Amino acid sequence: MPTIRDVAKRANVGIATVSRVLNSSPSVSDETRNAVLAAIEELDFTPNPIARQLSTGRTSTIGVILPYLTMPSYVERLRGVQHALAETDYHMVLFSVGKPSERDAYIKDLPRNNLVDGILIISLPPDDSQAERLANADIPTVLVDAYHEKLCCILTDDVKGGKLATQHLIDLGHRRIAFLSEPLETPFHPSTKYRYQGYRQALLENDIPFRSEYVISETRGRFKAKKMAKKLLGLPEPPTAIFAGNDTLAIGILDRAKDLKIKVPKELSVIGFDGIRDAEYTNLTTIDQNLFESGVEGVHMLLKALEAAPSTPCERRLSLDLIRRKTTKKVKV
Amino acid sequence: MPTIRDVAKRANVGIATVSRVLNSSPSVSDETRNAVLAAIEELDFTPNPIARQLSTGRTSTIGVILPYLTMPSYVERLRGVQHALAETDYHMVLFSVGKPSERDAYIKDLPRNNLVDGILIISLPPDDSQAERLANADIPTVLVDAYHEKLCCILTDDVKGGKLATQHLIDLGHRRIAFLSEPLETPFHPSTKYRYQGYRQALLENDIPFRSEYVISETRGRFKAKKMAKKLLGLPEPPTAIFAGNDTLAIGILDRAKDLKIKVPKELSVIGFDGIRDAEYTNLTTIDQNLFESGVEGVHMLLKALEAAPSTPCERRLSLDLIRRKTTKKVKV
DNA sequence: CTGAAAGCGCTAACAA
DNA sequence: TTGTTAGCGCTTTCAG
Repeated sequence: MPTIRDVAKRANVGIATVSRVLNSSPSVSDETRNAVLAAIEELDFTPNPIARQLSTGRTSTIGVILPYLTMPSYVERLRGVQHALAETDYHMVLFSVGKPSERDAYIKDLPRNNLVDGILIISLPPDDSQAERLANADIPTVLVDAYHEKLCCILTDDVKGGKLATQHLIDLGHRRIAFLSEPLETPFHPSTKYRYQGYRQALLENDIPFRSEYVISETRGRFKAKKMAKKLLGLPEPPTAIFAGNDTLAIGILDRAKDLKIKVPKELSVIGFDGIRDAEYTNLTTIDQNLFESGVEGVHMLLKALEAAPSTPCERRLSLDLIRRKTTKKVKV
Repeated sequence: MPTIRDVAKRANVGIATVSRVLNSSPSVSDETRNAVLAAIEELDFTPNPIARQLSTGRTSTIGVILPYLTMPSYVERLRGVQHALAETDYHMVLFSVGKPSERDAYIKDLPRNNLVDGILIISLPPDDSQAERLANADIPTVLVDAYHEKLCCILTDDVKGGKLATQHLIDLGHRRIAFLSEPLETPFHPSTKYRYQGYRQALLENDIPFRSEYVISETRGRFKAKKMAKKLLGLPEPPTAIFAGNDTLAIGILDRAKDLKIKVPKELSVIGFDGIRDAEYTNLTTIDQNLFESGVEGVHMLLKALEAAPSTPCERRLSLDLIRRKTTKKVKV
């Protein structure tokens, strides 16, 4: 591999000059520049980014910490990140975390080891001490789909979303509204809990009594949702509408309803949450939280912070859109 | 940020000694080691990986080139890669390609710029000159789901898979078998074309005349598949079975069949290809090509090549498994 | 406009 | 077992 020195020799210039043309410095005469360019061409030279990194202290890399790609929502967010990053010179290093210890290790090490210029953390809220560390690190961090007062973040208001979904069902005349979700307490992201809170609030505000038998929250994945839906639907007084903690679960409910020959939305309304692609396919009414956009915005915010560290944590709230499709309907009186 | 020099000073040793304990060299006395360790602890020192990279020439990073994560199969492969990499010290840099020019740029630059120790290319077959370059580069490359004689690869035999799928339908007594797929000629991966070849071969071997009206191959995505299925199913003599080029399309066909009240598998058999998770959910009979495993194996092969460059391109064929579920059935005579 | 030289923080001979 | 020193390939003063 040729180095900058080989090029310099070949072009009969100093290595600083080669460096200058490499970095398109204006203070190089056209003649010299051309000579250098020619030498580069002839030698098929490519600058070594590692050496440059050591010298400048910048890596042109951003680190993305996110949960294993087991949920469509993570993938969709990542896609947004990648899309936004593609227009820049930054590379992206992926750190997937499967268990809390991995998350902690990444959050601890990444800011200190000069491997990346900036950090994007997706759907993994840091605790106070971690946030403190991140805030004081000399490389910027942006949280996507997670909140901490000390850090910049792209937010989704899950409580509001939960209310929105529930209110939609209420507006359609439903009173027997069930909530089916993943476990409320998770090692990672608490969004399910917030959505549940939104559900409770909406009931409260509409004077609809809460019924614990209408809540099942130990449901992971579509299959499990299908099973749990049976339980809900087999109740002596079954719900007329179900708010699912995410789209995947909602689709599981749809599956079960079909099996039981319960017509959706005629006999049962179902609303999801997320706005993943499958929701489109299945014509699922849902709360679209603009997943792709969250990734894009996260990158934009990080790039901004990279240019000039914000004096105070910035915050951007993504909109939540109720997408009415074919799985919710006015309840027959 | 403290450097190795600060640590050396603090511990009253030379920097080489610090380097030695950092790299757990055996030739350091326990006493010295402890002193150094203490200094490291006190200063909260972390070695700078970039400096190490420049010095050693190794980056502990592997580059993954793959198409935008638009298809579940890519995601599943990536998951396998990430899973296998998690057990190593390697990081992973993602290079997503959306158009051929990006692919070409990555394949051209990545091997030369010392950014990564090894390259994994997923579902993007290089052309001859690119393969030549890659083979001669001093960092190893492994192809996953793509073949080139000059390179190591993890392979799926799409022709065989196509035959397998078609033969399954034939074995069930079907004679009017349609093929619905994405475009046969794509800028990227030719797997669809091979599956189609398998389809043709199976027909041929079973003396079943080929009917061009049974082939639709311009279908991208589930929605489009739904539309195209209508065309197929509306034929004067509609097929009794459809082989879909991938699971997503198959699921689109299932959607349409439901709309048209065509009972699957009673009145129509549908088989997919890939073995994505949605195939499980929808009870789709399919050819499982072990996507996750392909990523895992790709990493293993790359790690092996990283230890000792293979003298000759290695090759591993992944098994293809017919998964009989609920969408194919013996044709009624 | 250009070149020499001093690092960036680490590893790896080579001596001691 | 340990320290000194010479790089790794680049950027960036600082003179000229």
